[in-house]
This record gives sequence, structure tokens and C-alpha cells, in this order.
Amino acid sequence: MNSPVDTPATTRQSERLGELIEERIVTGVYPPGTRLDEQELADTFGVSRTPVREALIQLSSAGLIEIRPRRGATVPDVGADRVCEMFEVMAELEAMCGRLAARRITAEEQVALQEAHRACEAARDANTPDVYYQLNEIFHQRIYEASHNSFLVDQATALHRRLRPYRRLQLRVRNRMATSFNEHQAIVDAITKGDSDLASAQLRAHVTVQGERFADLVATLRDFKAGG
Amino acid sequence: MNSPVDTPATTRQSERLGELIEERIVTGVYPPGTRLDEQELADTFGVSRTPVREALIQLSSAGLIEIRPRRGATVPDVGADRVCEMFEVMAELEAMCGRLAARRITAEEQVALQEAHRACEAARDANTPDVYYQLNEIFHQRIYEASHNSFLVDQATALHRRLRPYRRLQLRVRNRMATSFNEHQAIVDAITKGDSDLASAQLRAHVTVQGERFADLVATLRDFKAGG
DNA sequence: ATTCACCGTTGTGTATACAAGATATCAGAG
DNA sequence: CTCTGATATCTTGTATACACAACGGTGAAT
Repeated sequence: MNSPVDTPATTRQSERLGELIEERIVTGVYPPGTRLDEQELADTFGVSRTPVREALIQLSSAGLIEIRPRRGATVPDVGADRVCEMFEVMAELEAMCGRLAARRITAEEQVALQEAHRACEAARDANTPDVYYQLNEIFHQRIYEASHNSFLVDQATALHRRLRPYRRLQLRVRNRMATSFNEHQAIVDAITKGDSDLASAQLRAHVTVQGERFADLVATLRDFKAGG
Repeated sequence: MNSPVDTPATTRQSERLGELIEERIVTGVYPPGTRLDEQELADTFGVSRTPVREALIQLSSAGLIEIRPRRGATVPDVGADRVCEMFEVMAELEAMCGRLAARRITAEEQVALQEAHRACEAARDANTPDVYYQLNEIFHQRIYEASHNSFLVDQATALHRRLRPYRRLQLRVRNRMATSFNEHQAIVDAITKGDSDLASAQLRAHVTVQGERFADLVATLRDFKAGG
């Protein structure tokens, strides 16, 4: 029996399955509205329905899919407005991280933040958006951790993860890297100075802009669709 | 035209099971550190292991239990500090709700908020903490909804729910109802005036106080334990 | 007496079988 | 031709069976 899914004996298959299915959802293999047939998924991944069900329940809890009793799982059509709402909340969570980080960051964490920041700078200078994108995630993660609120870190990380596909859309917007980096600089300065209000405001704006860019993109796409 | 909640009609046992187990966790029937044996739970509730497992996975996703591969599910020892962190985040989420509500609340929602507020007043005058507690939940829910950010409503509701057991501990603290109601009054005023900064600050303080009271309670309990 | 290895037990993880609800199809009436 | 009702089929939800890893105990060797 071929095993498309490498099963490290120690981990639960449903965990890995969840990631695989999530991957297919965010990459558009299973576009919104798709009905996720359990047996079909089981066949696809070469396992039985049981771990598939468990994976689906996990994804449902994470908000990535919807399970309606007796009617199966579907990829919800997350309206653009819903995504905007999520960016709005993300902005606030990040603002909170920044506020707390400005007050609580340690010397070591300051160094780590600076390092992440410089790495982003290098990616900007090299004009490698993909690399910048990844380093950007680390940068933000550093700020989360500096808040010294592990629950907040969990929440922020989870939402960040969920918004990743929509953020990715903006990767190559003109001057995005440069602008982003400048905003980062202001954020680092504010946190380093210990100015919690400023750090909070800067981060809120930084993320809000992303939400607005997403909204712009959606509007553009809609017009494009309507026009042609 | 508005359907309050289109009855989830949850035919799935695992859903119901999840609530039952959650109940037992938050009420202390399964204290922190308890190992949740799947077969045992299945026997207890008169079902097979399958729905039990699904319920456990859900609870795990919700953060109420921990599942370690091949080692089963346990009720984590949610340190008091973790709960404090959760209150800290809750305060921020509620503050955000208040900020948005002050800007976006409709006339109808203002009426609904006032009604919930007056109901609390009645419970205060009747000196019925249990009733006040329930009405308080409705009051806060009204504010969530007035934010007009459905994702935020979901997040705030979920966290509020998760903090419920810890909030409940403070029910009969001296003068709690009166103090709480006064704070509510200030919040309602700020929202009605459309003063988003004030509403935000008031709500943040209102929730932060609860977190601090919880911390006090924990400290007291610890001293009590150490002393006698 | 202590430690390590082996083995049995226990319980999780997965597969399969069965039951019941939901959807689709088709026949018949209006 | 459309609408309604019954049946057939398909999919989910639950139960049971089986495989294998982890924990604990017993025994022997040092």
C-alpha cells in the first residue's frame, strides 16, 4: 500500500493530515465552497476516515472549515468583509503586543528584535520579497514574545497564521517592502524607547494598512471581473 | 426577518459530550492534572470511544485540555498567571469592542444596550448576584455586537466563555454588584456619547479589575494554604 | 540492595462495520 | 410540463475490532 503521507510513527496522523488539508485550503486547491468528502479525503491520503474526521474537527475548531451536522464539512466562503474584520482584530492584537513589549522587553529580546529587523533590511536590499516575507514573520513573532503574555502570543500567532494567505497576496505591491521596513523601523524605535503608546499606535497602523490594502485588492479584482 | 440563532441542531454527540466534559472540568469534577481516560469517559456517558475522542480533540483545540500523542488527554494545570494573561487579553478585546461600538452603534442597539443595563440595575436592587451575573453576560454581549465586527464578536465571546469559571469566583465579593453597575453606567454613557477613547478605557479598566481581583483571590488562597 | 532488562498489561491510534439522516432520482398526479 | 411524494443511494455519525507504543512490574545480575 503506497503511503503518500509519511507517517513518523510517533505523531498522530490526524495532526499531519490537518496541516495537509489546511495547505490545500489556503493554496486554493480546495477553494471556498468546496465540499470536503471524508471518504474522498481518506482515499486521497491513503488512510481511513477516522483520522480524516479528527483532522476536520481540528480545522473546524480553528475556524478554517465549517462542519454542519449530518451535512459534512465545507470550506466557508470567507467574505472579503470577514477578512477585513480579522485584520481589524489583528491590528488590535499586534497593538497590544507592542504596548506590552515596550514596557516589558528584556535586553536579550531587544537584541533578538534588532537582529530580526536587520535581517529584514538585508532582504529589502537584496530585493527578495519571498525572503522578506518570511523574515517579517519572525520580526513580528519577536514582538509577540516580548509582550511576556504567553496567551497573547498564542492568540496573535494563531490569527497571524490564519491571515497569512491574504497577506501573501500583497507581497509584490509596489514599494511594499521599503514601506514595510520603514514602519518596522519606527516600531523598533518606539519599543526600544519604551514608548508604549507610540509602539501600540505604530503597530496598529502597520497592520491596518495591510487590511486596507487587502480591501483595495478585492475592490480591484471585483472591478476587473465586472469590467471584463 | 432576523433569526436570533438558527438552532445549530447539533445532532453530533461529540458536541454535547464536549460541553459535558467542559462542564466537569470548569466545575472541578475533573481537577487540573486529571488524566482523562477515553474508555472511562465512554462508559461514564454511555457511548463508544469514537465520539469521546472527537470531543477531546475539540476541547484540545479550544485549549481546555492537552493531548500528548500516545499519552492521552489531561486537564492542564492552568496556572493562575495564565488566567491573568487571559484577563489581560480579554480587557483589550473588550476595550476594542467598546471603541468600535462607540463609533458604530445603531439606534436599535442603543436601546438594547440600555435595556440590558436596566435589567442589571433591577438585579442589583434585588440583590440577586446570580441573576446579575447572567444579565451581565448579556450586557457585555450587546457591546460586542455593537462593534459590528462579527469576527471580534466570536473571539470575545469565546474568551469570555473560557474565563467564565474564574469570573464566577468573584460573584459575592463585597459590593461587587454595585461597583460593577457603576462601571457599566460609565461605559454606557461613553458609548452613547460616541466617545470611543473613553468607552475603550472604561471597558479596559472594568475587565482589568476582574483580573486583578482574581489575582488577589489566588494570592489569598495561597496564603491561606501556606498558613494553615 | 540497587539497577537494568524483559515481558505483560493498559490504553491510544487506526481501520472497518453498521445505523441513521440527508440528498438525489424517478414516478405519478394535477 | 410542473410539482409532489416515495424510494434509492450516498454520506455522515457511532460502534467495534485490531495494532502497536508506553507504562509498570518482576526477575536476575552486579
